[in-house]
Amino acid sequence: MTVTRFAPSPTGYLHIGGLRTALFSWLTAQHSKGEFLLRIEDTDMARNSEEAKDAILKAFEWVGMHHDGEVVYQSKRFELYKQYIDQLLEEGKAYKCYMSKEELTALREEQMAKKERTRYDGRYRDFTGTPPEGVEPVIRIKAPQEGMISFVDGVKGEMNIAATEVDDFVIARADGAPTYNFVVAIDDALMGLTDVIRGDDHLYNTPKQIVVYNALGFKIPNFYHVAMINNEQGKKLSKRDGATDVMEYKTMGYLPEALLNFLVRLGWSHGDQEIFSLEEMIALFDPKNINKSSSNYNLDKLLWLNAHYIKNKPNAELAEMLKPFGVDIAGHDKLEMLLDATKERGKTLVELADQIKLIVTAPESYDEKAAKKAFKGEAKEILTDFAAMLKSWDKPLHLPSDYHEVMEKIVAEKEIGFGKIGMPLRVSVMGAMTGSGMDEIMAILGVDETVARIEKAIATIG
RNA sequence: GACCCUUUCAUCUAGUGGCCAAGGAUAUUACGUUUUCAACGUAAAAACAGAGGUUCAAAUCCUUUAAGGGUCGCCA
Repeated sequence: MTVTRFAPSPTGYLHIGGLRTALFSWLTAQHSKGEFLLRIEDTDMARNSEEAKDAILKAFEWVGMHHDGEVVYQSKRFELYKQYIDQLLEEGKAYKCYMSKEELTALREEQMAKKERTRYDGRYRDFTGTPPEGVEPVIRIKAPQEGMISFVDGVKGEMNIAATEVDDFVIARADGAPTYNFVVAIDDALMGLTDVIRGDDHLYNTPKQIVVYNALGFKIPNFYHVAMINNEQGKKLSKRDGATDVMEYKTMGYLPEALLNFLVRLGWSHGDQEIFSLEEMIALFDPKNINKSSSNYNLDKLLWLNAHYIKNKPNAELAEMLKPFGVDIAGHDKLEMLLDATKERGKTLVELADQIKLIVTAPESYDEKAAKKAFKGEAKEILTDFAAMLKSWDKPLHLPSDYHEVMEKIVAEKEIGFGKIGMPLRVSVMGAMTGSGMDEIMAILGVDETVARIEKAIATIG
């Protein structure tokens, strides 16, 4: 069975790049009806926070990516890691290193000066003498000293790293706490991971983790290293490039399905297809098709996708989703009409909410430019006649088409173009020159409200 | 500095030696539709990083240059 995971460290919110990596992992698991596990990497007690962990979980909930099983916390597994450290020590596969931090720094500076890659020199690897006073040792693992550490990366291809590039790295700090590369390898193995999909900033951790796998006799999983997402200029994505926190997309009025559709196409594709439902993603996704190159983040396409998903969202659901944006129309008797008239001109829920407010609330003032243009000439007279016509209309006025008949009548009677009535009417009712079709708007408001707004406007024309 | 990865329109991408004088999508521009704004429709413009090879044939294979990114912690 395929088992994948997402393993964030709880030091901040869930990043948009992290969500894509998680999505790829989640899709891989769903595709083969496997499991997607969640592990919190909180071995660095100083930097963890409970809030960060909750924020990450909340973001997953919002996008609807559910993990299988219990969340695994590394901080609760220290005993387990300790056992493996002792085992390696006993087997002579790891050793205590008494090098002080000062000595280490000095060594690095020396190597830098010689323009070498900095690495631990293995001075305590075969140490049998008496340890120096006052130094709490760290535990280092014995990495191979010659040959290649090779693995096949599902994205990058075959990787061969010279053993000399990997030093005897620390697996337990002086205070006994295990380090990242050590615990990751153990947890991935123990949790039964078959496919590890992660950011390619971890590419160089892989040979280190393979050293651990080998020392402990664990089976090595498949690795997929996904290239980073950069900003539009190709630089590392930072806060100034816009929203990086996943939850910000919620407050900006994006639909989770739009965000996921956007992210899945960053570094992955299926021919010319752009729109993917969750089901299609699951059916079609294969991590082997992940692109090697990094991609640049650009909001335009997300906006387009969001508009698409808003347009196709059932109105009842949309009404619920609009509540946090200050629009409560769930009980509105013309709900369907109202949303049908507005949902095509809102790229985000924020914009859609604005459109709805424009209709639902009577204008307090009229856009100056629009009023100047629309309320001139015979506009007052036309509006007066139109209001009268609405009041005395002898057929019921319910549908947009009913109101359209009234429009047609006044246009015919007065021998004017639609613009002569359309523009002043629009400004009277909406306060501005833009928005949905007048027929629909009047049908939503009803005769009384429409007439009231027209009469109020007439009064201001003077 | 060392090691590793990457490079097709402004952006996401298709492309696995001949179907490519490079396709799709977004964004842009024009036109159409319309009582306005959108939406929609049609069209235009827009790319194989550079240089050398290999081959009958190269975006695709090789070499090299350049640019960008990553890693070099008792962080994760």
